[in-house]
Amino acid sequence: MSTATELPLSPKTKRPAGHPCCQPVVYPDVDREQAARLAEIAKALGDPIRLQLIDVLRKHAGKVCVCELVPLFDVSQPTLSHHLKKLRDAGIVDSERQGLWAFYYVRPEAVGELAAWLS
Amino acid sequence: MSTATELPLSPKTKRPAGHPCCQPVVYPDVDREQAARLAEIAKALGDPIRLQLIDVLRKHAGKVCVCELVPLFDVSQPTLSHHLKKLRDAGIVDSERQGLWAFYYVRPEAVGELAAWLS
DNA sequence: CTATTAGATTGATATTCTTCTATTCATGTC
DNA sequence: GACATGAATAGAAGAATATCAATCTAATAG
Repeated sequence: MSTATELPLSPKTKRPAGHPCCQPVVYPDVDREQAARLAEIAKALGDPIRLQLIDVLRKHAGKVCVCELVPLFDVSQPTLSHHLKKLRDAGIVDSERQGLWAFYYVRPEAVGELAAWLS
Repeated sequence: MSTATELPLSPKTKRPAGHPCCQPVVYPDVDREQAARLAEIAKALGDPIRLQLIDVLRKHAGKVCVCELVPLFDVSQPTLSHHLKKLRDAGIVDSERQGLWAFYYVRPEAVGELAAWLS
């Protein structure tokens, strides 16, 4: 941030009175922690496949078997599994095992956090 | 997708009647294009700095000078410029030049797109 | 014209992400 | 027990990201 010449940097450019740069400063309303959490959720939704996954899971109120999700997308089973893990890590979905099958469902609170901030 | 043995894959595992995997298939409600657009917006919001930037810009209804934004974050000016560009590329903000200064403002439609889908 | 300033761009680096194949794990079936 | 199956994990390759220092551009001040 500091140059080699180390000026006192007082005068700077003269700004016209009433210039927005001279008006009271703006501050973020969400703190770093909240921002980090909200960004984590948004990031998890920031992939077309994951977004469609959430779309499917939300429309289908109950729990959906992974074996139904895999054929909906043009990616391999491990790749889809990876995406589901990302969503799980972000707290957006949770899963449940029943024998051989795994069922995923949306945790509405997480989606709600982001929705609340957006509105 | 296809193994070397190329089975007819008819029998598979016997699923109990009424098992979710045998129920009518679920489909995504948003098409690929919509999903790509929504994911693009979510991705742009998926960084703490960018999310806080949007927070500031939204709270401050008018246009905010970059010179006010830079000191709010612990990153260099080029880095912040990069984040602003990402938001601009995603259509979430737009900017306007006034002499030496650049002013950024939120495009509510873009944020609204995602908010609408989330609710 | 020269110096300064606000902001954008370039180029480099380290990290993270997406995707695949191959494998493992757990649970079924025979 | 031997084999099959659904899902998760490991490992690797390539693309994309975040960040910074340095530079460039356009506008203003003197």
